[in-house]
Amino acid sequence: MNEKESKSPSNFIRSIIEEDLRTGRWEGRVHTRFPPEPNGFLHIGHAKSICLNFGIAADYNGLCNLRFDDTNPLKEEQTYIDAIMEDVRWLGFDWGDRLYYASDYFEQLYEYALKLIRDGKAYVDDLSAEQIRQYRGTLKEPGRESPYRNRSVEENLDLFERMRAGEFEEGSKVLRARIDMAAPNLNLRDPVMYRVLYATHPRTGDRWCIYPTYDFTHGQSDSIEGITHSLCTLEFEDHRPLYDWFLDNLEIYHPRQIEFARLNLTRTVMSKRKLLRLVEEGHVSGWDDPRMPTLSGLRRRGYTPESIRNFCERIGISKKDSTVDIAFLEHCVREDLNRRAPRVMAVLRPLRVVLENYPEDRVEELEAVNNPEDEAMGTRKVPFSKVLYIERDDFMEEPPKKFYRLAPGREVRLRYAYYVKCNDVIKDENTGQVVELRCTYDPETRGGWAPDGRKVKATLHWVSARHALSAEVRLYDHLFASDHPEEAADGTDFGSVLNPDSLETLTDCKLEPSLESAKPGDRLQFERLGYFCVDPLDSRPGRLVFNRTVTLRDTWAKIRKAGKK
RNA sequence: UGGGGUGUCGUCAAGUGGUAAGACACGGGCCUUUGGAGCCCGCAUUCGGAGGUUCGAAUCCUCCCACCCCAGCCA
Repeated sequence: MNEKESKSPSNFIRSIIEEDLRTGRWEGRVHTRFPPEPNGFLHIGHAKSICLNFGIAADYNGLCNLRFDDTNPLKEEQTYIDAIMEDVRWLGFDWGDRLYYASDYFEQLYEYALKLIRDGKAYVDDLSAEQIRQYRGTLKEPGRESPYRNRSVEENLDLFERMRAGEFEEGSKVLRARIDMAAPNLNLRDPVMYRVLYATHPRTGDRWCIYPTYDFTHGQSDSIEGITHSLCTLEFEDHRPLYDWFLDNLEIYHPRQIEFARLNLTRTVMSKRKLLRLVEEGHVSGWDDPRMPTLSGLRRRGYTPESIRNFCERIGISKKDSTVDIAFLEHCVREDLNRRAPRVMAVLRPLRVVLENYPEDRVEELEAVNNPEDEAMGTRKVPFSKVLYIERDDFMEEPPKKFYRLAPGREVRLRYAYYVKCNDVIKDENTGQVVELRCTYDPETRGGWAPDGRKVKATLHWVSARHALSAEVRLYDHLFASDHPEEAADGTDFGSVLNPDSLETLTDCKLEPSLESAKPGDRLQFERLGYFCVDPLDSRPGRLVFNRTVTLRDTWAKIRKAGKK
């Protein structure tokens, strides 16, 4: 346990649990749950909660349930249920045989409601939604009691049973808890427990036409499952008195609700409503667009589950509203991929290079290291020949001070190959664009070392033209240009805050031939460029498509940017 | 005086009366066949503010200030 403790940073929830363990509050048990509503896809904010709940269960020898909070058939769908399970599994967590649905408890919940009615603690109200709102009062003024508040137990029982039987129209009646219309906490002003909804539920079909609200469902579901610590986000803090009230008045097992701050990330939005809008308004290709902060989007982008878990572990848990710099998430994938991703050479924006002194038909197989961080990953052979492609960005006709790549008259190293020197620049007659470089290579420098000890300032990646594979590469960047789009996007059009360059598609990229066998989902480092993965959906043999997960740290880009200021 | 929360480095975040961890970001250096990776150094005399208690306070008390959440038959 000590190792695990040092791995998971201390936080106030763990302190509470350790205190509970010390005092024997739950007979030494720790039992959590992850309770998503199946009305959308999981995002990195959910990952924080998943890692918290499953992580705590694992560290304290406890259990964590997966429970769908499916009490609103108007918004919930089976496709979301399926996607959520896939995402939780992909993240690396296992709920064993403890897959539950709040809808499994509908009958029990109904019984609970009956008890409250019998005890005079719940009543059927005929007020309309609009009237209930008016009767609720305001933040500063108390509410008024409904004229139906004092119906007899018998009448309430009869009405509630008939609500279930489908005798009343949608919206015509609700079941309410009889608490206190003058409570300063609005949640206690006779909250609605049941509403009439003639909707088909993804799991219970048309068996029910009354559905319990979140407040009347969540705590009791926790209770039924024997949850010890019910972890949720800050906005439910005001609901805790109600959570406690139902459990106390039902006189059933009473878990402890603890609230923590949800995750916000710079340059992205996290609310399901806004994510849905991005999808519906076509700003992205879907919930799994690689620019989305959804788990399916991050997966398609090439993020590893390990890096996301590590990120969630390291951002910590607190009650403070906070926004984590997305650079930290990116740091976490780089760190992981640096150790695991095989290196490979790919030229994204090809510039033709002809080695004038290299024999026409000669081909050499040069040895390249697969991962300098892991010798066990071995080496491979890369073909080299007279005509090559290098990156357009690696050549400048008039290089500025700190640019030390290729330029006229300059010598650089081609990785794992030879030193080459640029003699001539060939341009398009009409456009003036550089179309080809005429270079010479030094046969003495095979492998990249000069026997005379002569040094070279840059090493470039390259691909042999004759052997090159063509591919499409999608360069992804932050979806939003602003650090805090959540605020900017409120009420306005996304247009003003979206990053117009969040996706750049390159269709004529050149790859070394070893990539022939790349499989969907494979993650690689394109040397000097970044980490890329084979798109799981669009890539096919002979028509490869890669997604850029994240760039490498780019010192040159930083120098360039600083120079422009 | 509606109620409930939160305020420690640019951003996260430890710290629970004994004299401010760590990470990211940023800046500088070393090293380098990825301007990658790695390594080293720097980066809060101060904890929203003001008082007070104490030998000693980010931690306790008082007052103040700022920000977030709540008036769905959403969760």
